[in-house]
Amino acid sequence: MTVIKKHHLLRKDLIKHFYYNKRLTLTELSKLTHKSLPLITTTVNSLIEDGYVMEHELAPSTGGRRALTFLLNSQKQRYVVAVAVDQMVTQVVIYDLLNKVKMAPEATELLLVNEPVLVDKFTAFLKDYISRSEIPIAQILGVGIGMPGFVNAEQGVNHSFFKSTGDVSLKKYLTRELGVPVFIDNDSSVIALAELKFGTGKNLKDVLVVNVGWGIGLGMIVNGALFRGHSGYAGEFSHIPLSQSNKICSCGKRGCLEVDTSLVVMVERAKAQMDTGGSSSMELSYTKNGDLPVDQFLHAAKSGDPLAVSILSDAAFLIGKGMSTLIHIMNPKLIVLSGRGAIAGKIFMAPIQQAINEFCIPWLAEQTEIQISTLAPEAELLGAATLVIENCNFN
Amino acid sequence: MTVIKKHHLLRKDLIKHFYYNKRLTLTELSKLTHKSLPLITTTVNSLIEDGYVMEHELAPSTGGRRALTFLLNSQKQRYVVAVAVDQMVTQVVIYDLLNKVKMAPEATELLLVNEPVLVDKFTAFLKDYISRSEIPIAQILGVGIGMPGFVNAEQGVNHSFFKSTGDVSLKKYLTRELGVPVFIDNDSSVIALAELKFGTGKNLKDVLVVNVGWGIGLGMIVNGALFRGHSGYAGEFSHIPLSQSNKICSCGKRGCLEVDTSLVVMVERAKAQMDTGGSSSMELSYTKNGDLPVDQFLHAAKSGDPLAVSILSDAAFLIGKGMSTLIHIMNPKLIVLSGRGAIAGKIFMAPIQQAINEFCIPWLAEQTEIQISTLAPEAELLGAATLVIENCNFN
DNA sequence: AAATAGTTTTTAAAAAAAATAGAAAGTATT
DNA sequence: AATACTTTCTATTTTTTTTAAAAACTATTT
Repeated sequence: MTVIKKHHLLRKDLIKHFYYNKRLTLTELSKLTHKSLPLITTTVNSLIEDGYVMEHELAPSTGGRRALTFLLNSQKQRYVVAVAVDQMVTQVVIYDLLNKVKMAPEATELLLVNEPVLVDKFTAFLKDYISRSEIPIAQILGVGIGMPGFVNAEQGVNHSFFKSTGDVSLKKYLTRELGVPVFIDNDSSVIALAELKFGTGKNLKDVLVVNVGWGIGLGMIVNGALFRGHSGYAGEFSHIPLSQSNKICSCGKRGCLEVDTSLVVMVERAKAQMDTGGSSSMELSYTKNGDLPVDQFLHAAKSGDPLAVSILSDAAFLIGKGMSTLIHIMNPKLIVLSGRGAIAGKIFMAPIQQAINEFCIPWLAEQTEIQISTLAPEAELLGAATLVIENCNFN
Repeated sequence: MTVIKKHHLLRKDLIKHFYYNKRLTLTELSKLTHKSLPLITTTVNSLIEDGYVMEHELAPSTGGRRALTFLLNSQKQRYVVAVAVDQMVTQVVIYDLLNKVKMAPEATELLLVNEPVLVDKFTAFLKDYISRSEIPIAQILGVGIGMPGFVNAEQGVNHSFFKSTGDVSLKKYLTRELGVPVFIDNDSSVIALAELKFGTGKNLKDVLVVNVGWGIGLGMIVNGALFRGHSGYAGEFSHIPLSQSNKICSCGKRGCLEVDTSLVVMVERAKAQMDTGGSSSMELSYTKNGDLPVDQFLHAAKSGDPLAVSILSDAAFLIGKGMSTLIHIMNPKLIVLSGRGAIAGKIFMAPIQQAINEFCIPWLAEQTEIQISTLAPEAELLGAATLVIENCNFN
């Protein structure tokens, strides 16, 4: 039987604040949690007793008595397993509570197709990784997983992939198999969480995170928290009717943003143009390997390869058109461009800005900032870890 | 100097709950406010002492001891002035706390153009109406105003109209002139508030309200509260790039929803088609008066006039396309079609549904209900009154 | 360089609110 | 009619917040 400690909720809250802010004073914690100082004091003391928190040093002077700072105690060995799934590759890493890498990240090729073996392969990969880490199960707070598809985080199901778990939800199935609490969410939501807690969106209330990857995703932060809509599927950005193109999308409709802006499409186009004689710095590697990895395409664009830049600019313009819609409807403080595509960085900015100039009411456009993620390659793993911190019970 | 009573915030909260729910028991209030029963008991008693609340009767049995119900005391004469401004006409009414009409509604023609006299005329109209009501100023809790334009409710300014109030905000200016607290907000937001508190959206968390009027507006309810975006201008639905039409919108862009779906455009089209020989039940009145009032057009559509129905259906289809975008991004529980246009009722439904079938991922479309407002003609006035209740200080 | 005024944190005491337990009032069943 | 069961209402205890006071530190002035 699990014993629930006194002030259990507040304890969780305090640990979270330490996780996001590193070092904090009692006064800061009181303000962050909207709880009184005496209560904070006793609760922090109980956390110190349990080894979760330790006294650190005096805060720099602000004119009066210097406050004591506290931080999470790395001696208390607690870890989170973070998993980032995409259409082709699944990555995993183990962090400690200070977000230091405890076990080096590993990846496996795992094509997201709906066959029963997918779940088995996925589970086996995680089981093996965790067991090789040699971390005692009791020290693992949970496994956080970001994955594409229609994910309902609360119910713990993915309506698009990993469906073959019998009559239990994916979350329950994995929790049982791995022996640790598992939390799943949509990849874009998880990335948005990372941007909110550690990235450009830190401490902001209304932030939208556009995830450029195999598809185009959207993670929404509304009133300072992840927004999922009434049944959990908000942010289905990639299938809004926008493009004039006549190509049919995988969803069966025409005009979807995804058809013209996902990385898959961009790479396809780059290959097609090289096939028909377009010259590019990517040519050599392409003809040699017969394939063109996404990262190579993105780096080519970043270093100014005209072919890659042109393809990426076209996509970026459409993304900008989509962002215009978002700006009109949501009036966000900030839109962050994140996900794998963000590696190409600034190349995106000019065409996006151009589209916004064309499609946005200037008055509204002024109210929203657009930025490229600084977290980008790591964002999904970081967000997956955050998912655990947000939901696990510290013991 | 104003004396602030003990439990001032809780008292306000309780009065609001009574306003929205008519009769309530102590237990219900405790649950609604997340406050303890003893605290609720003493606070309700203080409200009874002040004459705001009265004991009513025993609630119907639920198996145990029957609870006492309480409700607002109509003896305590407190009133709200509700104002609904649109592009051409401004309406005003005075309600009591039970939303009974205290002074019959009146309207005046007031074209929204930006000239200094507009504010003067508007102020004079309200002053005159209020003074003729012969209600003592102290009994008026406030004036709530819903108006088109880029309204920042917090700052109390409208960036589109009523700008000539010198260096004070419109809200402050009117408060000073009328001698009672004034609260302003965007018309669509105010309608959404009405739908949330009294209409189809009652007790729901994620509701979008599409306001079909001179333009197309959007009021958003997110997490059970009005959502305004980070700087107050969320829901600028009518200027998202959607339509293929090449007509230039008043905002200077092409493809705006508003260009093809506002009531102005619909009426214009009806007139044009009659001019070129289209037959319609509206013909007689049109040729006689040389003009076609909106309401007549809407009623013609409602009663099946083919010309009106056809024009309205075309607009409704585009509105449905816009709603598809909203469904993808927001995943709302409910979309309410409200505003003046809602008078035409069911005529909208079929084309909207058709557009949703065409542009929405079926899986997502299933999660959102679409309904026609039942409050429609009164929604804006009711919402304007609600604005006062939400923000005023009961004294 | 010591004294003092001004900050801010921390601890202690008082006040307020919530949680708990018990009494009262009603319903349904035997 | 009596008993068992619900639910509301009231009183008591516990928890939490508010307020006040003390402690720790900085900066300025004499």
